[in-house]
Amino acid sequence: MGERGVPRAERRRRTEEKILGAARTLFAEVGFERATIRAIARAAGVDPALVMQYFGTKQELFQQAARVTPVADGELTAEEVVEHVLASLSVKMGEVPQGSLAMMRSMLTHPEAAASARQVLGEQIDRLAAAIPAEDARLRAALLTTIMLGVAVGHQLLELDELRGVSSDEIARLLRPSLRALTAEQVAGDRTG
Amino acid sequence: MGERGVPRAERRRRTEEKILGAARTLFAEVGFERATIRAIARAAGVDPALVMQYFGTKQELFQQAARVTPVADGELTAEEVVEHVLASLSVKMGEVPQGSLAMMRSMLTHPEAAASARQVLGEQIDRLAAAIPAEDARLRAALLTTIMLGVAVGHQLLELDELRGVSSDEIARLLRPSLRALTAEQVAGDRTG
DNA sequence: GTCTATAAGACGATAGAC
DNA sequence: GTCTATCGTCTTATAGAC
Repeated sequence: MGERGVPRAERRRRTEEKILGAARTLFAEVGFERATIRAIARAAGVDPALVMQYFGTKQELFQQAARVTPVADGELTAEEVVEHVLASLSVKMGEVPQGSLAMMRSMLTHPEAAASARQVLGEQIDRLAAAIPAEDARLRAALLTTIMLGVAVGHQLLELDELRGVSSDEIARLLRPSLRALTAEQVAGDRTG
Repeated sequence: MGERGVPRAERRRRTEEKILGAARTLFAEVGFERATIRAIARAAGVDPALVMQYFGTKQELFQQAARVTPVADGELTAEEVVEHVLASLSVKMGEVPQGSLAMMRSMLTHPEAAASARQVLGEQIDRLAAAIPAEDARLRAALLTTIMLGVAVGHQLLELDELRGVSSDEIARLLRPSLRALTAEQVAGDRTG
């Protein structure tokens, strides 16, 4: 076709990227087990054997496709934590990185994806805990993280009717007080009983 | 063995229950695709062909194993909703029905499980929305539901370190203000900007 | 009624032609 | 470098022996 003059290394890179894109899409849509090498190759418009040639094994292809880019950030105050978590929701709601979706889709059934999810979530918990002024900061950070995970699962993967077409801003607005309740310092003597 | 005198219908029922128990356990542990008929039969101590003889297809076995028993309840006030949701968490944290776990484990990768999950979650959203005095009650109910889903996933399925060994009471205590924030009537003029 | 044997097909992965 | 052909292994499901 019109690909003359393109260096081989560049062509190879483009083909790899095309395969990775198809892999991300399919892993995100149906998960690790149901996304077959054959279907990924078909979606990418290449030969199935080429996929194996490039990536070795299906697991390695998954690792590269579902690689999640961690958002490094410095130290935050408790209030900034809430806004930061909500912003990450906005990212998740709008243009979700398909690699993250691929990992989330497979995390309950594919052991490697589960391990990867535990690591990513654990890192987020660490960052949040560092900014929460409470003795049980890690537990609170874990609940914050699972809350956002649940909302993302319900919206992006299960596609619940009630969350379809709702703007991330509105969800953020409704969720903000709930998140603040978890990051705010507890008043002594709050217990009833 | 010592089973003489037991009517055939009764023996059949016991074998079915043994198979269903093994199916629930395996579906909950590894999900629909990775839980094979062979492994389920092995765990139940029966022949794989017997499982097919009794249940017809793997999908039908899954449907019976992952059937979730809906907790019917009457009308509640907004405050009762919070306690009710938290109580369902206690149920989920302590002795979780394995059928529910089986459905949750497979809901992201098995289409039938996803449909079942949408229905169960939708029914809970309906019940909660009826008790929330707000215009956007359904959206708030959906967020409440996904929050609990996320906590259950993080604790029961991903087994996050930070949630291991934490009593459901403590989680409920930390989560209560967050849930109240979603069910409480919003003060007019709360918007900033 | 229960199990043996096998059908029928999909999969990941590999070897070798071009 | 890319594709054809196929291997070996797994699966669900079925047919028939006992």
